[in-house]
Amino acid sequence: MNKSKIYDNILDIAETLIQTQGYNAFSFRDIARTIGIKTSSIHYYFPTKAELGKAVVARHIDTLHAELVQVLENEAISYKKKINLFLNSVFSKTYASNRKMCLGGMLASDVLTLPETIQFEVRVFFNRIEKWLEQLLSQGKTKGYFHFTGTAKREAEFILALLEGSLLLARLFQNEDKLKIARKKIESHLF
Amino acid sequence: MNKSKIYDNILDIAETLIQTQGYNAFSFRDIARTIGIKTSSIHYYFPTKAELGKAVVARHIDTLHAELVQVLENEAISYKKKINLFLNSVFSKTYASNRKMCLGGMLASDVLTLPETIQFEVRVFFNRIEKWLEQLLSQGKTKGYFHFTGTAKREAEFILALLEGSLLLARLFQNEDKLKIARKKIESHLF
DNA sequence: GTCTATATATAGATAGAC
DNA sequence: GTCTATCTATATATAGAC
Repeated sequence: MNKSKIYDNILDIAETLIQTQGYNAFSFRDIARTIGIKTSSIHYYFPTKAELGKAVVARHIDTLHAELVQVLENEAISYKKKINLFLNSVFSKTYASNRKMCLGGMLASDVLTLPETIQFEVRVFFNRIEKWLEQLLSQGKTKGYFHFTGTAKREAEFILALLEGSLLLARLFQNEDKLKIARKKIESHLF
Repeated sequence: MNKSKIYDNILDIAETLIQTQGYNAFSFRDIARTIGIKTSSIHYYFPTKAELGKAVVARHIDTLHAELVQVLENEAISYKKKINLFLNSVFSKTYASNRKMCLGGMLASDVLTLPETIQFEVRVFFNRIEKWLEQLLSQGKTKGYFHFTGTAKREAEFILALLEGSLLLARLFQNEDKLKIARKKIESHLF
């Protein structure tokens, strides 16, 4: 059911804060100030920071995954286009807006300081994406659209790692060219 | 001159804490407790956290850079070996010990919350490494040892991004295989 | 150079009035 | 459901005794 507008609002702001500043740098205060409520009101919706964090990642996974599954299943979309849609989701969409890092990548760097429940979700995040990508690569290779060497799993791992690193450095230098370079490298690997 | 044993000790511990937990998750208290002194004693050596952080990165850059320059200039080392030594410095050495992330990579993810002086140092860190790598790749290509397409600069950017992403994910999943995959990818690009 | 004591700000969290 | 008030812990930082 509808979990109220404020509930979603809190999640939205928390998500943005994690993507820009990281888990340890954001506070209930930041969120409260932005919405115009008190921190105790946030505790009404999310008893602890750990639960808020977990909810942010869980929602993010669901949204992204639903999006990706639709792309994979749509036979009207070419394989080249599918890869491009994927890169857009994880890439330009996050970075282009306000120097956001990938949510999973940000939390991966905070991993040793995260509550275990959130650590778990972060791994789910990457497992899901990797699995999806592996499937796409595998299918595309069988059908003759992709031409990489090695397993689809390895290729998926490679692409994900390159993606995360490129986002990190593009953001640091505020240089979108670094994203383009990664994109081209990935494409030159597959086509 | 010798800046005293405690001075270095503080830097060592701060460096490790940043590489494992990030800039915002470490405190003077953590360091004080580890060494067995009071936080006010740390302020004697480093008036502010920003100055401590800056000193950590500056020292790290100097050490790593000196190491890399020696490798580049030593004509007794093959180009293949030079690349391997580089990957060892930035890679296995950091990760293998206690799930450390690359210092620069960790601070890159914290970048929007860092004091400007540290932001600046982080960019110096990557500029230095990239420049060094670009030189190595360029020389090696001219001499016929490397066979990549495109500019040495682009190739250096690619390698660095892949490196950072691989470290991040290898650490998250405590899976060193992810480092090996990146290594092989890089080698297959160059040889 | 290291300590105690303290200042000030902020964190996450809870109780209970409205 | 949102507030005020409060708790406890922790953060960075400074003053000044020893």
